[in-house]
Amino acid sequence: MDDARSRLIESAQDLLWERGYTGTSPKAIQERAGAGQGSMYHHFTGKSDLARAAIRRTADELVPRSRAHLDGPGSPLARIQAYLRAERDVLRGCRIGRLVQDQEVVGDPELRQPIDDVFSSAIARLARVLREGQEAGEVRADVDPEQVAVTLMAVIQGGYVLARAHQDEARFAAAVEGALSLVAAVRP
Amino acid sequence: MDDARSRLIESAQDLLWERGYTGTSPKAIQERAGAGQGSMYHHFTGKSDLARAAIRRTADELVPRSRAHLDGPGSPLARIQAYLRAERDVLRGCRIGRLVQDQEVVGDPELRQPIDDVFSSAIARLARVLREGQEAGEVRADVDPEQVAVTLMAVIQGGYVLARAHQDEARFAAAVEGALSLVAAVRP
DNA sequence: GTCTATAGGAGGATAGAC
DNA sequence: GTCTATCCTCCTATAGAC
Repeated sequence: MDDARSRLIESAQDLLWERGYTGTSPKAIQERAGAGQGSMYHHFTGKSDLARAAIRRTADELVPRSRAHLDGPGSPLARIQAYLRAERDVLRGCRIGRLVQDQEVVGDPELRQPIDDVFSSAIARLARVLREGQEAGEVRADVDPEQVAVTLMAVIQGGYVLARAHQDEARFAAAVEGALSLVAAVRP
Repeated sequence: MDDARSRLIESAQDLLWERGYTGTSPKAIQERAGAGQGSMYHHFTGKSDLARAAIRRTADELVPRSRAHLDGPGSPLARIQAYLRAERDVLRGCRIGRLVQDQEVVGDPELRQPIDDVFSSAIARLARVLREGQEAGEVRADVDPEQVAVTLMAVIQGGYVLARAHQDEARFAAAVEGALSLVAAVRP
């Protein structure tokens, strides 16, 4: 689709990623979309309504991505490695994680829910694969898979933060590699 | 000190924590500080100048906090546990980590530097304590302390993100406990 | 040092014509 | 569906009086 409504949503997705909710103005969205005021307020009741659509769309795009790595082929540990090492636009930050800083986003259940869903579904899948890995003897056996799944998701999100602070993707890579080294079963 | 200049900095610290750089207006800072326009523009050249002072002050307050736990008494592993489990205003987020989402902050070296320093100094101390822990047999020996130090810092920052997304401090705790379980040496 | 006045621009939205 | 006009508030800063 490349009608005005879709272009507005896409532009909102980009700008929310770049500047967050507070930093994104209706005007900027319209300009990037090549649409006018009237067009935007015809399709959406206002900024938050458009943001809802944009965040839902971004969430819908991200879930399959983690699914592709974690439910893909390969040994459990290999799938976890693939997910953590997947190519990311590290210095631009996480398009969904960055939004939880905005008061307006966290305060509006309709804006927050899709974000939480992305994390929760990835964590659930990570936990399952970790458990498989334990059964296969690839993953350290004496840890709680549910807990470690949250840890790994946090490493990714925190990796973004540290990389941006340091302005260096290597910080993200270090966080991830450190986590992977900890998850692997101890060599006998 | 409780002169206008200091009150302005304190108010800016609070608002930057709550709303980020973009979401914080000079006017709001002035109101919270009980100071007028003239006062603020007398002491600071503008918003970014005041933000620089506020961020530096916040950074100066946070560094000793990690130092207290990591350079404190106790076994290496106990110190790492103490740092990761330290009381935090989890749902309000990290007062320093939240700022790296702002384009204006990351783009201004004077704003970004103090933030990076907080992380880098904590990571360096974590690495040192991890190494001590390895020598003491408390910490898993087959991992790179420098890398794992970054991982642990990422867990903290990511823990904030996940907790805010889920609106539940337990997410932070799970991330931290998972990390601690991974760091500990495998029981023989 | 602090106050008030002033100012151009952006933010967010509504109204009615086409 | 989209355009233009209009509105009021907030943003950030400057100027000059006190």
